[in-house]
Amino acid sequence: MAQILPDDVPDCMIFLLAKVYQKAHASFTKQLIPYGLTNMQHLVLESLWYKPGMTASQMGKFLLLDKATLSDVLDRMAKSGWVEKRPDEKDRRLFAIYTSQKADTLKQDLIMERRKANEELMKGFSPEEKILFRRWLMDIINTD
Amino acid sequence: MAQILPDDVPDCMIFLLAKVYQKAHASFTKQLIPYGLTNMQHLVLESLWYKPGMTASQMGKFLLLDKATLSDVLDRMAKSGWVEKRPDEKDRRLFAIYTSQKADTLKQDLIMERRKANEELMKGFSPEEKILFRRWLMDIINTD
DNA sequence: TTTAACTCCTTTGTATACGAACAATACAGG
DNA sequence: CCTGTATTGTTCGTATACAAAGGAGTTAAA
Repeated sequence: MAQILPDDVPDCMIFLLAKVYQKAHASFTKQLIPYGLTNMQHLVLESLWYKPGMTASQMGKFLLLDKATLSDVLDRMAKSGWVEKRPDEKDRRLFAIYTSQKADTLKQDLIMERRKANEELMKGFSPEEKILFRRWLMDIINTD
Repeated sequence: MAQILPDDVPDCMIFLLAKVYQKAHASFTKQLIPYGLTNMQHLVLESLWYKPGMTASQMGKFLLLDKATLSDVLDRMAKSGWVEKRPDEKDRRLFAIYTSQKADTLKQDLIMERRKANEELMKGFSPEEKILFRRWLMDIINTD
């Protein structure tokens, strides 16, 4: 995991952001191996604990993810028993998505793993720096 | 491109970093469509203008990318005429990679597009904030 | 009420990403 | 010189990502 940038780093924020995300993603992915979950699957579970019964479309808006991406992810998660897709009785286009019991049993552990991953990632930052960094990230996302 | 985070953002830096990168990546990708290049292919070209004749292995270390990823990318770029793979005479395992004339002709334009993308992404930041933000990103990448 | 427009989810196609296994090659120690 | 080990690039398998198109279902407008 020890990524070392060359001395002459490309002067490109897009590249740096890619590498920061790459590092965070890789680290959390490894943390989740014992659970048999991917980063994305963990994200889906947390979103469902926060808002149970979302449709794929709602989840896409909540997590800013393409519906095609989510379709695959949810399909795999349904097959591997992490979520359940219940058809809506009124509108037959919709599926309400719920976490499985298997997922709920691990809820506290999985939330704790995320906390740990975040602390690890930001361990060099003071509390004030963390807040400012977080706000900057949100500013970039919400600009325009 | 107008990504709007829900009011109740998940409290997860990994998620925020993913979304910031997603936005930067999507925006630059659109900028490059007229050239018929992807973000990754643009990155490869810039790395080669900086260090011509790198092998795939060296480029992987420079850009922090898996050799399997680069193998595919370079293969596509060779087929579409952006780069050229010249076999090393001394060590037959190696290929020195060079930009094509077609790429070199567009060099100034392509570098300008990156500059524009970076300015656009960071337009809400003061010069001092840009420097600090950049340093924080590099700190995260190099920590551990 | 019938059709046009819209929405939801899936499928297809392309491009990353990366671990793991592989074949070809190079090199080091004996 | 020869064999064990390391390196390079490719291939395979899996998982994102997303645009575009398609099929089924719903709603709104005439």
